[in-house]
Formats: sequence, C-alpha cells, structure tokens
Amino acid sequence: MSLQIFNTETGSKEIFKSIDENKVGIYVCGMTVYDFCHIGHARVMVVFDTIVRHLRNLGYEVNYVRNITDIDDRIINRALENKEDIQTLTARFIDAMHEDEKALNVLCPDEEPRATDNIQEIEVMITKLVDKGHAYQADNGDVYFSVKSANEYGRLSGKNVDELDAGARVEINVAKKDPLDFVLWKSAKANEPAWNSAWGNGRPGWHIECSAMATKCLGNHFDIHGGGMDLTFPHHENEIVQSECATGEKFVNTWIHCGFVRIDDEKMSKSLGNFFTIGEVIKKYHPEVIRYFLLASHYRSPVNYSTENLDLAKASISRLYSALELVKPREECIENSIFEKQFIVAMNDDFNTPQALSVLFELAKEVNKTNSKGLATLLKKLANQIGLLEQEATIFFKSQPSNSKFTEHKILSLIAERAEARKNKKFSRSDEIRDELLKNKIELLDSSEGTSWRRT
RNA sequence: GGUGGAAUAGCAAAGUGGCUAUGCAGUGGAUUGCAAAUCCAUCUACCUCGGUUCGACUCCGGGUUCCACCUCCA
Repeated sequence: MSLQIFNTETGSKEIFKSIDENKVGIYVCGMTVYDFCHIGHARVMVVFDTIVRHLRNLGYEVNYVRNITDIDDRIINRALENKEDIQTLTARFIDAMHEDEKALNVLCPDEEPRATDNIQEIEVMITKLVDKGHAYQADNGDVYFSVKSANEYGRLSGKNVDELDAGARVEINVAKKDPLDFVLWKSAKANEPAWNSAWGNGRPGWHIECSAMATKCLGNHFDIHGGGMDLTFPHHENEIVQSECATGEKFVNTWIHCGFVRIDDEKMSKSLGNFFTIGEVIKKYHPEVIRYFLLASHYRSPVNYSTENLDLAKASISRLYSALELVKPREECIENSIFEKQFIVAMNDDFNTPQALSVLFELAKEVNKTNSKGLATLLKKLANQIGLLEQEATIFFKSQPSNSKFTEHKILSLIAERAEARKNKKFSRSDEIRDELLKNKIELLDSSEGTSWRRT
C-alpha cells in the first residue's frame, strides 16, 4: 500500500506522489526565536521529524527545510525589554531550540534558513510582485500585497474573500487600500533594525520570508509544506497567493497541519499561566516520554497535556523498554514479519502513529512470550523508525528524572546488602531495603540473573 | 455570524458495514521468600433521535455538546 497523506487544501487523504521520482522537498514553518520553545512547538518538531523519517524509510531522498524567523515585532520588543541586542537574543533562543530538539531526538533539518540571511531573496520577490501589479507601496512607506489583485484567495483555508472582507476586524490602518491586504515590507521606525531597499529602510513582513526561503531552497513548486494548524490562515494562505503571483507556478502540492497541544483541557496561553516550555517538562519527564506522548495521538488531533497523560505515556513506553530489557536485541532482525507489514501500513495511512504503536505493543508481547532476540531486534528497528527505543533499556530506566539523593553507588551497595540478607533469609531486612528505595522512586527487579533497578 | 474539525469503555487513544484494536488502571490466576517485571483469563465502549441495510459504533439526515481558525500564534 502506498503512502496516503491528508492534504489540508483538499480536505482529504490523497495518494502521495512526489514531483521528482525519488525526491521529496518539504518546508515547515519553524520558530520565531524570541522565547523558549514550549510543548506545542515540541509537537511540530516531533511530528514533522517523524514524517520525514518515514519518508526516508520509504526510500525518498528528502530535503527537509525548516526556517527560523529571527526578525519580527516580538523579537524587537523582547530585545528592548531585556536591554539586549537582537542578535544576542535570537542566538540564545536558537541554541536553546537546538538543545530541545536534541533532547527529543529530533533530527536536524537539512536546511535551516534564517530570515535575516535572505533579505535579498525577499526583496527580489517583493519587486516581482510590485512589477506585476500585485503589490504597492503605501503612503506610510510599507509595501502591501493586494489580495484582490489575485485571481483567487482562500482555497487552503476555505475562506471566501467577500466574507472575510465583511468580517474583517476594524483596524485603523488607512495606509492599506483594502483591509485584507497584508504587509510585505515594513518601513523602519526610529531605532529599529532595518535593511536598505528600493522602498527605503525597512524589514520584511512575516509571510514573505517563508515564500522567499521555501522557493529558494526547494524551487517554485515543491511537494510538502507544513506547520501548526493555526498557520493555515492567514500565514499559509498568504504564502500561497504571494508565491503563485510572483512565480506564476503552483506553490505546494500537499499541505500538512498538525493539531494543538492543550493543557488540562484549557487552551494553552501565557495569560492563563498554563504554558510549559520543553525545558521545564524535561525536568519532570524523560524526553522520550514526551516524544512518546506526542506520537500516541494522531498528529491532526488535539492532544491534552496533563501529568496524568504524561504518566500514561511513561507507563506505555516503559512496557516497550521492558521487553527489550528482558530480551536483548542483539541478533539478526526477523524480516518480512506481519508486524513489520502492519507497522508500515499504519505509517502509510497518513502517518498513523497510534496504530503503529499498537503494532509495537503486540510485537513486545510476542518478544516477552518467545524470548526471541530476532523479534526484539525487530521491535527496536521499527520503533527506531519513529525515533523511539534508541537507547539501551537499562539506561532509559535509570535516567528517569529524579529528586532522589540516592546515587547509583548508594543503590548498588544497598542491593548488595539486600542480596546478603536474602541469602541468609533475613527477609525483613531485605524488604526494608526495597521499601526504602521505593520511597525514593527506585524499583528493584529480582531475576535469576540477579537484581536490577530502575527509577520510576 | 462564517469556515473547518471532534464526540469510543474508569483514563488515554486507533479503527472497521458483520470478526479481541492497543496502552494504563481494575478483577481472578501462574510465577516470586515477598514484590516488581512477565504470561494466561476477565469486567467496563462507541453523544442523541431518525433513516438506509439481512446486519451500523462504522453510511445518510436532524439534534445536542465541545474545539479550532476568522487578529500575533506551532
């Protein structure tokens, strides 16, 4: 069965066919680097990382481009608040973002273009739009895209231009000829960072940078464009209209949008204070637990962040790792099994990771039952395809975030003492040691080969 | 108001016109000095009202509730 992807533009699953036989170009809207990444950003990172991994597993040569927005009103404001210069601020958050990605086992995009490195490309595109009569410079110096100059607008988000017009927020912006028009180039105010251009000193608007960088890296017409659902309108709609007006070609074949993260069934927002950064969550949950949590729901569904759900994710991934702890995956992998086939079918069905995970659980059960190292190797191999189970099981269990003061050395000495007590049938002492460790969230597992431990 | 999406067992979450999803939790058993892990068995489902059908949780229509976007947002 071939890969099917839900395309936002058509609202249905479509059989995926790349423009070039074995190559896929994919562009994902990345972060605006004025703050730490939160769990919603984590979802975009993990979801598209998983999508790219699967495309590669299918044999495609993928060019994965994810931009960094490093110039924007929020960045300027934040730098002003912090009394630091913009480069220092953005460099700091870009580093933090890369740290987060590494923790979540998100592979680096092939290209990570930054808006400020592509001002020239942006200028060229705006010039084309002005020359073709799709953009104009207003009295305030800003350059706007004229939405009504385009043949069509709204096909991605299903918006109707007339309805939009009627419902447009009343905004006092006399410079725009039409409230729907959006800015391509913002003229600089005093003390704002600016680049010289045909329209005077200024900086790019938000939407145009993605059009310029995407077409630069992937060509005028490419396979997949993605991002969070909230970008569908207006950001991606605007990207389509300005790109197609500038190039005269179709912009993107398949649009992929991932759903939101909610927190305790409330909309995540800073004003409500229910906003968690990746860094914060990693202190409480192993990053692989977070990755599992994000993949345990389909990428288009909303996902609810809560300690209950993170705990569930932890229990689930622990079950998979338990199988690999019991049966070490060090053998030739079993090929062409029903498990592998089902796994691929699930992933080919619009990247159905929950379904794929259920196959892994069935496989884990089989590993536990049969002690087959070949099946354990298969379990690891399939899980690796979605960025899971890459570490040693024992390391996973021992590296759970913990407040416990018990060092490994201390734990091992207690285990030794307990072994001695058990040998002498002093079970009250051995149970005492187990209870003490358990209070510190350390669990002991006895087997014929001795006693192992894990943090819970 | 407009547009789009969703309602599945205690919790989470897939899926299918008739056949156990899956994970966690619960119950009974095996195993264990006791546990844990593991295995076996097992209890809880498909918002509501109609329709189509031999048969619908699955298709169609009406309702109810919820969510997102329409403004910066992943």
